[in-house]
Amino acid sequence: MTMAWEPYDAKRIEAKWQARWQEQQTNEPDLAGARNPFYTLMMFPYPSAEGLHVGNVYAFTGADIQGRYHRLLGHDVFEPMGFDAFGIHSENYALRINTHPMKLIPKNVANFRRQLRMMGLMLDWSHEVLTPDPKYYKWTQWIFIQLFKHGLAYRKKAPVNWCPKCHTVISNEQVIDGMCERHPGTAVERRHLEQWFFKITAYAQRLLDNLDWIDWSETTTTAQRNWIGRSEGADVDFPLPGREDALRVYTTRPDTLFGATYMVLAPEHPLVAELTSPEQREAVAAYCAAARMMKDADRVDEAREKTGVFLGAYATNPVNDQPIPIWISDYVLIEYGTGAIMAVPAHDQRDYEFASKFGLPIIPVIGPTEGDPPAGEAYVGEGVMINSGSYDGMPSLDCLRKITADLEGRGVGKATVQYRLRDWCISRQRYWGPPIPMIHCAQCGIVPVPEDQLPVLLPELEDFHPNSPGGKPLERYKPFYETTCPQCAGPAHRDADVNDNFLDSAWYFLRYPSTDDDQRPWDPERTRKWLPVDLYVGGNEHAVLHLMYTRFLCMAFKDMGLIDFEEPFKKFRAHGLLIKEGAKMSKTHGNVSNPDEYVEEHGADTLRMYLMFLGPYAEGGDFRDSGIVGIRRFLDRVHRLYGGIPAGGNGGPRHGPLQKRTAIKLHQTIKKVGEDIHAFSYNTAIAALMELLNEMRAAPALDDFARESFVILLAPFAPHEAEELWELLGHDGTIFSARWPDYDPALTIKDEVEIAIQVMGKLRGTVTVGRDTSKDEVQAAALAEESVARHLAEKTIVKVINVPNRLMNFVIKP
RNA sequence: GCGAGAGUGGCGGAACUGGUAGACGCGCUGGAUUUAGGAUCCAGUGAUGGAGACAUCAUGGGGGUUCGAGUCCCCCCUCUCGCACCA
Repeated sequence: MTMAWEPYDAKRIEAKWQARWQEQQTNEPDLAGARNPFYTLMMFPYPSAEGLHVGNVYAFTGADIQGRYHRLLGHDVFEPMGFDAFGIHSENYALRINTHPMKLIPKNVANFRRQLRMMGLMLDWSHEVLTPDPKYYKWTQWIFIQLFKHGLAYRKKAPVNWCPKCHTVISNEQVIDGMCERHPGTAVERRHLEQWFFKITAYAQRLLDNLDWIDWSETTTTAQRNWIGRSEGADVDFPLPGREDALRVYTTRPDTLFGATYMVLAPEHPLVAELTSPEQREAVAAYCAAARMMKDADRVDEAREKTGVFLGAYATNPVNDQPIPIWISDYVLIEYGTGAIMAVPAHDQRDYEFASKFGLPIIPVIGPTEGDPPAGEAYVGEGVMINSGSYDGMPSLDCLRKITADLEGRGVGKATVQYRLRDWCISRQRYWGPPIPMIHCAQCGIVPVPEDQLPVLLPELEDFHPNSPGGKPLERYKPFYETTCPQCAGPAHRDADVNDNFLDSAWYFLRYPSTDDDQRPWDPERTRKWLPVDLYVGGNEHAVLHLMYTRFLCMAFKDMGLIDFEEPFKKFRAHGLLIKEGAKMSKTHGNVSNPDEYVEEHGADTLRMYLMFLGPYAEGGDFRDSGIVGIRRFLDRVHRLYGGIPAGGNGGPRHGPLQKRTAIKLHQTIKKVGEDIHAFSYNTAIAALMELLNEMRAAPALDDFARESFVILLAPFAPHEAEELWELLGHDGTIFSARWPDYDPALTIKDEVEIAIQVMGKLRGTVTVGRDTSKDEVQAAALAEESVARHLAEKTIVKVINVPNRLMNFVIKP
């Protein structure tokens, strides 16, 4: 031994190893020369003024364990970190404390770096990414231009979600129950603005299809499937008497076509004005105006009673030539399908409510196969066709296809697929983000900024308040706003919007390996070597936002020939949420804990292990202070064991060959910890380490393999202490150059097994026999047990169930 | 309403393809050691009855399948998360 043992002092040990890792660049793989690359990614944080909280530490530690484990398996692990410091979070905070965000960032980032180092994460700080750095957002803007050039960025005037507190447009995903995600209690308004959109809908089917093969948490892929919301149905044309054109609707239930008793258009539907009869004009105009002004929150409230107005016009049902009245109502959405529906009140609950209120006919066209249709509501199930002309008597499921085919044959309908997914609104009428790199010219229209002029620098404005007089922040600042057209050199102005913060974070993982390259967003060779990301770990709150946008961009890049893969993350695992005091740990609940105090008291290794011990990583855990001492005691005991300090009365294990039972426990644990890490089952892996420690402490002797293996198994969880003990065992250099121990399968099974003996399914005793003892011998041993024999006395044994090496059950009768 | 997940001791949580429910840890109880300790070590700890060995009851509730159910099936209740008039 080269080093004297001292009592466990987390502070000393952790400072020592953090300094050594930094000095020796232990965590910086050779990106160009690595032979066995493994890219571990964790969702980079927004560097808030409050600093890292325990929830972040939970997320990062779970990812770090994977990185460290893979390193011990022999991979070159790249585990980078960065900061997502653009966006409304930062801007609103800056406004609140009246300080420019640019001034806040260095301090906040420095604090985050300090805390991340403190937690002993295996981060490679030589490849940090900072989204508001012009060296980074230059390429964010470049990406915007590439999408524009490939027809994937376009402008449209659209009803958008406007948060009066954020003073900007927010995405559908950021609207929660009609309220702003960031301002609970603030209703989102509907405004109509010219906005930039990315055509994510063009990739809807591919985004859906790939979910079948990517190795992601099922909770996440399910959320994405629901969000994409593919539905199969038919477009059907309803002729409009006296007009050339027809009213097109989308329906998933062509089998109910004979039951369509009225039509409903969205108030925004373009045909509304043309179809309205003179008598109804006033009422219709009033209804449309009201709908237009209405907040989404109200419009979307399902509990609200249905409203609507008759247009005074009729369409013709293409299957039976019946005239059916056309109404408008805000329960029909202009954004989905064709913005018009055929209403079948007998078989759709919404239509049923509407028809009941306005006295419209309700005609059942499908009868349930058995029983009666429910009274007072729509029957939405399948059944047998009725009131449907020649289709009567057929199963409704068959008619779904048949009626569509018949309509198709007559040229009045066709099978179609709809998606719920909407295009991604990119524009933000704010300050703190990358300016959208577009120029508006009266002569040439919209012209992208030439790529050699990137980045379009965000000017350092004193007044960046979103709603000061004179327009948007960037519009008010004329030296920025006023420019010349790159094509005609005439006067022009810059786009005064900045991009959505989700664009900044949609490609950061591509940048990490190439942060030293100023010529390209990513170095093709490095990218080929390191991407796609091997493992991404993050919260499911990003299941449909960040993770969908990232996948979309990746597909677009692949199609542009910029990269050669279309899914960014081979494996994604969602972690659970930390609960504290009965609520999820978050700033809104005011129950966040700062890791600093726990590290100060117990050390980072203890906090890391404690967080991982709380429960299954995918399900989160209940964070409370009371249990942390258990882990602290565990690490103390580990440390004492390696110092040769007696554990209780036995004087401590000496150096020597293992007893069989200790060897078995050791090999079982090597097997289990590896398997558990693979399954992200950290809590049970730690429990197994505790069991092994208890066994080793009680053992009379331990050999080198046992001592070294235990430290290596501990290393992913408590890296500082593992390094310290590794050194104490006489090794030079980092333990992370060591290899995960192999277990001997023969030593994972015991020679003797305890067999449960049941009588009629109730446990009456146990017998210990050699492994693979025959049924007869087990039975003999069981019958010899007094506690078993007593229950069998004077009974007839009907049957004996034998589960080898586990259990024997006697079935008896009196 | 739809989708996903979950209900197990005082607490956090274990339990492989159905096979000894409660691993591991916290807390608690008793003991050892100590000047003392909230340090360390040992033992015990699901509930009820019993001095006791033992018995009975126990995995949200109710049925069922099975030699055997926390695990499978049906019905119901509760909680968490996500989506929310998507035709």
